[in-house]
Amino acid sequence: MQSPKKTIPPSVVKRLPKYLAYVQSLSTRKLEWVSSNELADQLGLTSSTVRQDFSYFDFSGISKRGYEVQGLQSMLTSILGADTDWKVVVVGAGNLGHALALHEEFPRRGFNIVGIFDADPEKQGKVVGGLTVKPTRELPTVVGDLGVNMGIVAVPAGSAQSVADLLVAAGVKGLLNMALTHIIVPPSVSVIDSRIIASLFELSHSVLHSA
Amino acid sequence: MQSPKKTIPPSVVKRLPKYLAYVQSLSTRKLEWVSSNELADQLGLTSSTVRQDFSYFDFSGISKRGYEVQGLQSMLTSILGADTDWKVVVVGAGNLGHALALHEEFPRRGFNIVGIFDADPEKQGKVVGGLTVKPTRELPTVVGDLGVNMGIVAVPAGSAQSVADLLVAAGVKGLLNMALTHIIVPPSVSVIDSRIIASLFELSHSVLHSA
DNA sequence: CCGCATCCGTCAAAAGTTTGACACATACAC
DNA sequence: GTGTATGTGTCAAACTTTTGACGGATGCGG
Repeated sequence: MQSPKKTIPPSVVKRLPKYLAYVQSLSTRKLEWVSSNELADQLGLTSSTVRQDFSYFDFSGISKRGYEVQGLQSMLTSILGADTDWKVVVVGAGNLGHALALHEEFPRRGFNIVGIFDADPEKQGKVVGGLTVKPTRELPTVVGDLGVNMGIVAVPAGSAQSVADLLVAAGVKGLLNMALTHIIVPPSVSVIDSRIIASLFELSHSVLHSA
Repeated sequence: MQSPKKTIPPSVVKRLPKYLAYVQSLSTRKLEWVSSNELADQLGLTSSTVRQDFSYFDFSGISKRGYEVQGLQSMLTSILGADTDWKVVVVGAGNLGHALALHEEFPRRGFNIVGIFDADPEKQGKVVGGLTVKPTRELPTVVGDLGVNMGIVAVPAGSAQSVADLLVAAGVKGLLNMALTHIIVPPSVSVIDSRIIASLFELSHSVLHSA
């Protein structure tokens, strides 16, 4: 076991949610042990990668058995912050924002949508799964009052940066950017990009240039 | 200029959609030239990365001017297959599938949603943006008749693999996987994962372990 | 209790990705 | 023209990520 408190490299962090999801499914099926080999097969990795990944955190497997499912699950949960109750707002009540606000999986995983906003007066006042779409102007108040940690930017590219600025000014610490634009934030704030269109382009490239 | 016909590395392909989006915005603003420096600033990269990336395809800039916007745009468009008219089906008519089927940006970018399916009889028959939700059983026929190229898997993790199998058997060449499970396909088929939940976990990790 | 097969932890090599440096080219001012 | 500022293309070094190999632990069958 090497130094356990090293920071986990990005490439590894990206895989942790996959591990967590699979381990949770094992847990539901009441399985107690899992090997690096099984994980590798199921997640499309090599067992070497799995073991290497796990070496970054303070959790050991046992020869001839593998990793204890419960322990692994809580390790991953705590590293990812999946045991935290996050308060999230969605900005943009178009199709996508709408769907996100309704998505049952979010609250189930600890991401509670506590507000949805849109600049378009047409959309304001509409009720989406228990929440009323509010004007973007009210965002700072809501974020401040409820102690919101994260914002999901689901607006067209043109308004993404200004929405991001607004969220940051209001005190949000993480942004999920669904717009096809790069957004700039101070170093104390994290941004992750999640763009379906970009993935589709990647896919179309891959379909064109493959076997 | 090095060998232009080399295959483009994955890390580069992931950036191409960003370049394309930015270049399109320049194009709309009638700008004719763009430098690697501007691209780097706007997209959060280094100019070196930009130039290196562009060296993979057969397109040169000009000293003191930069890259010609129109030419760059068509280069990127053709590499990504953004000039192709793709036929796409969505499987899963939950919140997410629903939103995807309605999303105007897809057809605008060449990804035409030509069908939406769900196994749940409750959802079948409902009309979503001009399309009727059909039973998953009818998928093969539709894919065959319309010549569908891609499928978006927007079902719960438990059914993702079987849906993937169905799509592959029907002849689809690319899958966009929104489920938090790894799906296995023959090598002739491409899969790209796009999981909002995974991105949220990445974000929560990053919020917890940063400045 | 011994041998054997399995599976972990670690390390170092290999492969892939990003960055910095610099030669060379072009536009523009004078 | 000539000099200067700005920008490209390329290469090699630095860094990151993945892979393969191997020693050592553990459980199991006889």
